[in-house]
Amino acid sequence: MSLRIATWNINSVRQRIGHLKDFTESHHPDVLSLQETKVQNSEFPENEIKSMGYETVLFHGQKSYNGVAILCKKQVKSSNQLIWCEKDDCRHLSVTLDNGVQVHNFYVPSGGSIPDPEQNDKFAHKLQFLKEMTEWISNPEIKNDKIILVGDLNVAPLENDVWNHKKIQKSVGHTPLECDLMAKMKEAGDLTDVGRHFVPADQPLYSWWGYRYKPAFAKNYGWRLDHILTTDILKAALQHFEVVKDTRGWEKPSDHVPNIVDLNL
DNA sequence: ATGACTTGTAATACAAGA
Repeated sequence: MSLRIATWNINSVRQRIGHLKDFTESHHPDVLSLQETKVQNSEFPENEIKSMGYETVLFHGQKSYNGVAILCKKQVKSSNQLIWCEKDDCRHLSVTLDNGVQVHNFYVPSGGSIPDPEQNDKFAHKLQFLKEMTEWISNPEIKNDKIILVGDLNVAPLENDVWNHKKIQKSVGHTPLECDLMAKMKEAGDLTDVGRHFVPADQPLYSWWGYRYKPAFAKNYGWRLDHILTTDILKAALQHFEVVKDTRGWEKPSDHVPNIVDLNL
């Protein structure tokens, strides 16, 4: 039984509803996790998405910022939202599928611009969030669960996850401190980095190209901020991985592009 | 020179992204 899971920071689900339709029609994910939906639940375009063939449409959003959603072609067993850093700021949503697979969708705080937790509360929040994720995935009770952790983790952990490692090391998202926390999280959960399972670490792999510097995409000045990680029990089921870079070239694109994994269960 | 943009909110800037 093949299962296609995708994750996409869509940067406003309402602005990108047409892109969402185009992407789902061309790539037909069974489960699609979205981040930065930027809409409160009462305004979420639920019916429009259901008409795209998603029977289960779950969302956890707030006004203006953040917000996550999970779209599933079929019904699911259950869903859940967890609180991180004692704030319910709509950064996590999970589903348990009928086959027992759990998809956990995260939007990790970006962390502001100054990479110093003393000077920058947003960076402190990001570090704390990553630490809490590590504690959560370390729980021995979930060690043998079939977990797919996806989302915009806002960290590009490896040298070839950014277009210029030396230059970017001092920037939030690629500091040694953040890269180390990501490595610890992977180790703690015995997680497989699906992107790097399929694309060797000596090759560049990106999922985000900034808006501010216009030629960033053309010059391939990218970062890999979006991730798919699985617990070890799912490693043998991994079949295919893909970054849908095309979407960054669409009209009025999100600055992030979708990541896709296929599993054979 | 990752700046120079984009979004949502609310009222012509501002906060936030990363």
